[in-house]
Amino acid sequence: MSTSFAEENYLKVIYRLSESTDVDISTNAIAEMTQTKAASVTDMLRKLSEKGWVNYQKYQGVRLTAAGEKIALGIVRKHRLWEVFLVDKMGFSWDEVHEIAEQLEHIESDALIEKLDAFLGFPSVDPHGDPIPSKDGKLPHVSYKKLSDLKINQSCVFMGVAKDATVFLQTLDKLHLSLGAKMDIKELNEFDRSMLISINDHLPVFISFDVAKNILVKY
Amino acid sequence: MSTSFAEENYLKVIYRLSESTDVDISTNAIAEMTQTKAASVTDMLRKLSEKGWVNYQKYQGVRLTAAGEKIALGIVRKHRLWEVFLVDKMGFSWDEVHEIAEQLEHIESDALIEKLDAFLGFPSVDPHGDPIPSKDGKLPHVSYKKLSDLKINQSCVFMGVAKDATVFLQTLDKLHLSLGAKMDIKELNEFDRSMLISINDHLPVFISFDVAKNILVKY
DNA sequence: AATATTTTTTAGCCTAGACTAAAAATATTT
DNA sequence: AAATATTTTTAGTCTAGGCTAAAAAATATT
Repeated sequence: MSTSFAEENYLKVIYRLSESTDVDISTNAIAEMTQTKAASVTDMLRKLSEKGWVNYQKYQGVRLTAAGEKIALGIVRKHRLWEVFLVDKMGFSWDEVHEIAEQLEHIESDALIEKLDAFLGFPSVDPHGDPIPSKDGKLPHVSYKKLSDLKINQSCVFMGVAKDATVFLQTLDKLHLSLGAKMDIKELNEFDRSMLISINDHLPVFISFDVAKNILVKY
Repeated sequence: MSTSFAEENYLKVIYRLSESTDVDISTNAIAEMTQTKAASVTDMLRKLSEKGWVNYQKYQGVRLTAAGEKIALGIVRKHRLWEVFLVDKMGFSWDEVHEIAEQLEHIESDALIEKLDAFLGFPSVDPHGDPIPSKDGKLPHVSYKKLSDLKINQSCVFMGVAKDATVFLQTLDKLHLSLGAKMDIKELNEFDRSMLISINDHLPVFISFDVAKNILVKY
């Protein structure tokens, strides 16, 4: 069964929302992500449910079926591979690629995406540190910590971001913070939960809680 | 003013049809190319006309305005650049790329297409020998001859194809005929207008009129 | 010149995917 | 537990872009 542009977007959004929670996804949450109205979402959920891609009970929220998740993972795979292409080959910076990848992710050609994967050297993560699903829909389960959860004097490595809004990514650029950077927590202000961090052993810089909670690290 | 997927396709098709004739393009010709019905085409022509992209008089056929041609050239530019990408970088053969490029040509990002152009080394023709419009909509006017118009003992160079149907391109592959090949006309059969041609000084091969009239050459 | 054929347009209908406004269900306060 | 607020669904509309069938115009044939 083939999927329309709109259906693919809904499945992808439901997948993205499900990543960060175990509870069913609400109509409103989807409406906000897709920039539509709740009534439109309800219509689409009924349709996706009829096609067997989501489990949907009126008023109870929605979650992907195995079939739906497979489709969603395919879209996410394409999105992330195209992002690698845009950054590594086209020379875009990581804050410029999301919108373009939103379009490219709907290009329909299995042959193309496999060739692209090879051309890029079979990358395992996209430019924001998000893992790239394999061809058969397996996703290496990475579980990074939020920078904001660490304690003073801890050391860690910058592995990804929890949000890819342009302004957020540009903030990180200003701090010269890029994937793989070493970070040492020098100071922690209890009042506003801001931090002083030394990046790659340079002079410490100030990082607000709002920024820190969207920075994913391992240690 | 922004253009929908469908509008872009119509403008591109009208452009392609206009390339090979000076007369206005008929509703039926467009319907055949877009795989739709004449009634649907009429609707769309009225819409394109209102937007100022075509000159359209009921029953009299249609032609692009300067504004419409500019949009069409933009789509053609993207289509042909993506075809170069698919062949040169992804390793597709020239008969596999048309359908994928039909999708990629609608990706909307000026920055991307300029970066892609540079990445490909600013190619002037696509894998079928068709010229690539420049960023500002200039198209190097190439005027090649059809192989079928040549005389016996003439020599020429294979520069492009007048049709990019998969089966046709695969036929050329079987003859080991690729862009830039030298061709010598050894025999001409008046009855069915077929030819015997030596390609790059190899043993002569048989070429039917149907094939020869779609092969573009210079001499 | 009249008739027949082909092409194009009109009129009316359909589906996908959005919307608004009102109704119904669920959740939260008091 | 009742009242209020919030969320979600229903009902009815709208637009883009298709479709069919019938009408009208253009073209071809006798």
